[in-house]
Amino acid sequence: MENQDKNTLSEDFFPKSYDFKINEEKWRCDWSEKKLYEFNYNDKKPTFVVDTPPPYVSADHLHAGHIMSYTQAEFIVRYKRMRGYNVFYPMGFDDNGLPTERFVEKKYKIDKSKITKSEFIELCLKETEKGIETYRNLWNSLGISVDWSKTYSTIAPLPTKISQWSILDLYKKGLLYKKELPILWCPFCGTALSQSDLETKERDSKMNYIKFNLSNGEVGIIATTRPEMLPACVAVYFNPTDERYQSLINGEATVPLFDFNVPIKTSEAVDKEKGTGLMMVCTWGDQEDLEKWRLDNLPTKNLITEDGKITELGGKYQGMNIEDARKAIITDLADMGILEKQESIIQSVNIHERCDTPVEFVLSKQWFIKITDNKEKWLEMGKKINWFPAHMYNNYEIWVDSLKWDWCISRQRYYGVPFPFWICQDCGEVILPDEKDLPVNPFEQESPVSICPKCASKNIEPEKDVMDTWATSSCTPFLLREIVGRPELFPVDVRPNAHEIIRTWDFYSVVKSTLHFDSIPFKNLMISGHGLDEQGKKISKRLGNYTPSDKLVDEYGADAIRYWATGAGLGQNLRFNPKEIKKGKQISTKLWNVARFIMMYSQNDSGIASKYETADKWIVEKLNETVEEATKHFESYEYAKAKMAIEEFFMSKFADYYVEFVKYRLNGEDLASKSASLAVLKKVFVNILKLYAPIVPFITEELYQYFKEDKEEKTIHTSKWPEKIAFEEIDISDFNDAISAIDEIRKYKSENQISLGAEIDEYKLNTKVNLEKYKLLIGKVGKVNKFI
RNA sequence: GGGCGUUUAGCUCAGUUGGUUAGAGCGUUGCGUUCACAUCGCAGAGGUCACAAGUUCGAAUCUUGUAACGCCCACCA
Repeated sequence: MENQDKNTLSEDFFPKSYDFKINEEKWRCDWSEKKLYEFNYNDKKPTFVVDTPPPYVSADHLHAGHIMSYTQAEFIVRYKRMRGYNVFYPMGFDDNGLPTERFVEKKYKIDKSKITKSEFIELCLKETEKGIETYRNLWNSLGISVDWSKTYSTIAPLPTKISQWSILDLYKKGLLYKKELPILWCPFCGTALSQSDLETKERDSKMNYIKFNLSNGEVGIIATTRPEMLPACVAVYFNPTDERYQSLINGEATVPLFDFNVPIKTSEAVDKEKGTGLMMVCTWGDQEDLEKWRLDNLPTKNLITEDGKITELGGKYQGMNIEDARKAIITDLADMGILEKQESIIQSVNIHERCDTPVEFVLSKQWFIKITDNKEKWLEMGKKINWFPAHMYNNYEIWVDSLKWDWCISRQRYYGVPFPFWICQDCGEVILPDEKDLPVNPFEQESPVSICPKCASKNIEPEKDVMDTWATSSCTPFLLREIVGRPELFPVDVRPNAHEIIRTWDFYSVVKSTLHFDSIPFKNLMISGHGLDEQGKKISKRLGNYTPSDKLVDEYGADAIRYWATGAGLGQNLRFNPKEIKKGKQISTKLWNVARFIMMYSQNDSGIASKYETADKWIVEKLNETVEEATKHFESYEYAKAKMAIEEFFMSKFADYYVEFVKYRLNGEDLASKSASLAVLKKVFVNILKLYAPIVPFITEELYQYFKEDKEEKTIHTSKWPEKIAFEEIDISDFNDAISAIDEIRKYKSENQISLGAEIDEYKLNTKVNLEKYKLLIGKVGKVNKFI
């Protein structure tokens, strides 16, 4: 009976299997009660500030990709916390601006003409609340160690104040200006856009060859994909070296269908080989039109309204939308014999990323931040940041090089941070609030002055535009310190985000921190890849190729999913793979069973640990190597490599070998040796738990309670990160020979269909090994009675 | 058109500064369950390291070129 007691654990003390649902919930509550992740104001430890992306609350479609990128960053946060940093890890929500509006419009199928501004804003606020709740629940269930007491949303008073302060500061520094320019415009959303709001999309289109009557009496053919722009034609160009058209110098062309004359000009930029060598310039069909218009002071013809309709300039086509006008004009040109021919082409067009509508250029007065004059500075600042992985800097550099326009930050929308300005309607004077009065809402508050200081007009109105979403979110690096009132927490330590927002969030953050403080916004930038579906396609709401996150957590548990997220190196895309998630559960099970094994024998440990052996020294050495390696990898944000090192040690060295190596001692009569092996088992295992804790925080916390050395310690997650363990001097230089010998015996048994548990009377080893030294170990582990 | 990344076992991926017979997991095949673990253990089979040329005593690793895939940018008269 006594023997049986020894190897039995009561179900109450240590259950036979680990129930992730019960335990994960238990620890979630416990961590929350202990306020484990709250920023500690009084702590003298070095700080570690994480500027995590404030997601759009419109994400009612959270999937494995979101889980992946946030957990990957969180591995590092947990590691840093165990390294003793006073971590500040607040979560924000980007709840203002176009993304939220678009989400609400789609969800409620809103007709913008039939809803008041305040009703609309109310709906946005409501969805914002819901979205925050969804995220919060998911992040909590995943064990993301965010300090929820410091949550911010970009439209709340403090972030609004910081955003408005930023605008005010830039204005005072002369870096913010308002100007009427042909600007990137979304006719569907009815707002100005910036370059970073664009995506390119390929579509089938037609190249139309149109006959123009020329002043030399000939007929010229001009190729265009946009014949609807004809009424806005302001000039025709050819290359000055193009011999075909020399007689047209200083001539004129007659625009067909609309029958007006435009000057013919020359430009080196015209490619003789393209189309017919004749190019029409309209205001404004594309980038080239804009260039010519700017360089040659061409007149402006406004053809497109802010909601994407043809203006009165279009004559009979007035009021049509762009696509319809194009079709109608092509039909009319063909009917009149003016259309020489049509060719099918694949055209790539710039579309607005939020609604896929092709963008137009519309003349409009907008607010801009100066960025195009300063490219060298942006590159210089970008280089000061540590990029993980380093090659992601290339994306940043290419983006900076490609900048064409200053950053347009005003949006003709409702739900966003208002500009802190009032405008004199008579002279255009911009009236600023006092900084100490921020935040202000010019729609609800009176202008600080009732009479324009410049022209004495009383006609003062609030600036009606709101800020672009990136104009507010780019302030987070200097917003975070305001949340805790700690000015020194800038620049922040790490910003983790996916690569598609390098050109927006990251770039604009660099711009703002540079312009305000001549500082980088963050010291380290950790760029994650995308979540892919099982076929390797990007997970997206549109494709619907994902399982909702909450279902994943429910089915597999947080630890298992977090484990899956370690599967791709930094910046690499990661395929969703249920098998990999199951692997995560396997690791949990293995940790649990090893723990059970150790606890069983620990129940009647004599405590007189001495008689350490070679195997003990060996496993401690291997642990030390693993600690060093895992630490190195975590330091460089290589959680995937850290995991591999930890797993190799735990599975292959500890569970497969060491545990087997000590069984005979645990079951033997030598209490000192038994106790020694138990001490090593526990010591090594508690360190394994710590190494795994950043990745699988729940199971490690549960098991830590059994194995922690300091019984006062509340949680593994603020316990000390493993360090090298000093151990007795034992010569183990030939230990690998012993392992090889054991492998040989295992293989022999397997090949001869002998149970591994079966004893062999005699065996002749082929492996060269110091049998004098290792006979006991090899014999006991291999269950061989005698070596011959 | 320019840039970056990827290409290693049926699948998903490791492979450090070039160095013996290229590794893991999954899958597959065989064997094995009273004695921590069947959500298991052990063993085996399986690779011209995308292709070509070069450097070298030696190349998955370095150089050059080619191809496929992915992403970013530009061009789109």
